[in-house]
Amino acid sequence: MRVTIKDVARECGYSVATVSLVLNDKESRISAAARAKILKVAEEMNFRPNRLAVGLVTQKTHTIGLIVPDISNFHFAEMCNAIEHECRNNGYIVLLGSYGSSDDQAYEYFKEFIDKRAEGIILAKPRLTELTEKEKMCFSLAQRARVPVVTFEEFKAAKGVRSVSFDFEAGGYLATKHLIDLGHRRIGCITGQSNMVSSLARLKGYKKALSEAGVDFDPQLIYEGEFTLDSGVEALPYLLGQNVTAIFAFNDMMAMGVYKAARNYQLKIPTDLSLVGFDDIDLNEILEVPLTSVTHPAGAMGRESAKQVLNMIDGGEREHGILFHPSLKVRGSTRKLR
Amino acid sequence: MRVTIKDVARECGYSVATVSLVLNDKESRISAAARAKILKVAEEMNFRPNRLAVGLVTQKTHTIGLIVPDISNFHFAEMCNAIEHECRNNGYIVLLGSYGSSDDQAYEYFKEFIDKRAEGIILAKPRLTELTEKEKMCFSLAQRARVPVVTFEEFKAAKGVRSVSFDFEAGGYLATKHLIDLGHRRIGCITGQSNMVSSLARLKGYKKALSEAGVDFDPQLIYEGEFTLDSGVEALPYLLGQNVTAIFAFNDMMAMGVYKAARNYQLKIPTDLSLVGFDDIDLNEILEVPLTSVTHPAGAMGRESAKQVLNMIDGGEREHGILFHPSLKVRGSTRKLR
DNA sequence: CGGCTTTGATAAAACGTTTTACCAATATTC
DNA sequence: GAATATTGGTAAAACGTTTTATCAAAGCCG
Repeated sequence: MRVTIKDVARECGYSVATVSLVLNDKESRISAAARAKILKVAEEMNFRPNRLAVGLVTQKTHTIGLIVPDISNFHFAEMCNAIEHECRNNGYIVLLGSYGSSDDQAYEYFKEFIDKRAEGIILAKPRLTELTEKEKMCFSLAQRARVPVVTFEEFKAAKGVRSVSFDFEAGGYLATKHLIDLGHRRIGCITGQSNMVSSLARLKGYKKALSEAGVDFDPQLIYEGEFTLDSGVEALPYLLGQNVTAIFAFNDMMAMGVYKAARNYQLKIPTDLSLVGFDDIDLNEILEVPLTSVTHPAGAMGRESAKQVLNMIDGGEREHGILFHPSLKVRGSTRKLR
Repeated sequence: MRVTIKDVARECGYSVATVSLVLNDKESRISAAARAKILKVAEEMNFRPNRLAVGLVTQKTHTIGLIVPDISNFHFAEMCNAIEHECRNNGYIVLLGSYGSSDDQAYEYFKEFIDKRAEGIILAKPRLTELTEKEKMCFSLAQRARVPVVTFEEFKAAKGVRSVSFDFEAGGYLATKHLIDLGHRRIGCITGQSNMVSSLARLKGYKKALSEAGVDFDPQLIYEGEFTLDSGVEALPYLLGQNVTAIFAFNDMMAMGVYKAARNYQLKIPTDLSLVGFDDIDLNEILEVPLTSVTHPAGAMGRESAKQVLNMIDGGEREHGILFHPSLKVRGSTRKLR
């Protein structure tokens, strides 16, 4: 049913080798006549090479694997988009894996993508504190197969893998410092899961800013969320109970939750409560009270990740990776105390 | 470097055939001893089969191709997420293509995915009015290769392809009817590109509702947007110039643009202007003035698309496809006139 | 013990390409 | 006109699997 190179060869009376040579434009001594005829027949027959076969022999698939926790999440959607674009522009196609809440699934994809001969892998897996056995196994698998790996938003993962990461600590510091400068002292925190490196780092920045200002750290002001809207909704009543005058949410989604909950409590932001988010999603500008937030450039970081894998595929040496830095976008949701 | 089935065979002293049989758990008469040893050795050596080779011989790749205009768009992000999940749960992996504003690119992906032996394709390409040559070529390519295709949000594309579509006309009707019922007569419309079937359908619904209420259609009230935030921002001043009392935006993003612009004009929604959106994205509930919107269930539709391809891959017959229906979520952005 | 089954395993073809080494025919040189 | 170089093209191996038909050895029967 599908037309193969053999069909083309038979049809135009040349050998398979000749057809392949011509179609791939290899330098070789094939007469102009043969060349023309082959090109014409291949076109007419609508011949398309089987990439599996090509990949098998050339060891090149022009495919990279992309593993993210959740594509429908703003941050990762942006990131995926940038990666997809960068790859496309370099002739690469992306295999997508979204593992949701199943940590194991991430590594199933990892293995599967290697089996499918992806030439590189971008892994966006907020790492828990230590590398598990499974993780080690995957990295060593990749290493033995010489498949370059880029970890997204991790400071370091394993040797031989580059990481495109982000200075979450500086972000936490910036947000907190801003609130302190505005006179706030009781600053609530809505964190992410406590075993997540990126959440811990933000918290470290928060503590650092406090301590610089001579404010004691109060664990009562910390609410552990899960980066979801609902976490923000639930955090607000608790933190109000702690008499906070400001809240630093570890991502914008949770800040949105605070907005939403605040309406129920007749609370005005920023009059009654200052609020800082993290990620600086586009949405922030559209809100009635635009959200002050820490920038976290998903697109740029995604693009960079893609560049890094592609570069490694091209033979670039394994380096240390690259670190992105945050800045603070001050908008209407924060205000001088009193 | 990578361990192949030959390596395993050599290592444990059996033939490649035997190893393959055991590893794939084929019913065949292999001694328990051999079986045990092979399993053990394969495990120890960390053997993983090359999927390209497997695909070449079995003609199965357990891969489907997904083509969307823009992953970072809420609607498609939701859709992709659902598809990815459904596929994963059925042992399929997705190849992702996002073609942005380049129509041609969509078909480049289409061909590329077929070449890569995707077993099915989901194409989310808001079709312009007529099928182009290229499109026809792609569909016939898929047909000859017996690769099932599902078009997303198209009423029909070509024979042999199922479509998962949405009744945009009913959506347009619902939104408009609602505004009319509230007493509005001069209702502005922010449409999508005028050659897009789905935009035309919404418009048809709009006109139908008007005519049922005996209101004359006024082309001056139509502003052609591009489904972007900025389109909404730009549309507002124009429509205000036409003295509208309500606006129906063909998607929520453009409605957000109206919100944003309204702030600059000191306009209160819904006091001074009623606003209805389309898509009913999660965000709508979070807004200070929650947006009344027409539901458009991206997740459910994505899941259904995946089910349809998977079913066709399993030998299910080509049917007519399936049509999703809208409903109206009334929230705070619309209000009785005067 | 000779023929027939059963058991356990394998050789080899196939999937659709790329690529290298080689070959036959023609042209060139002296 | 023989030796040599050039031209145009191809055969065949390789990539890493799956699968079918076949084979050798062992077991069974009378």
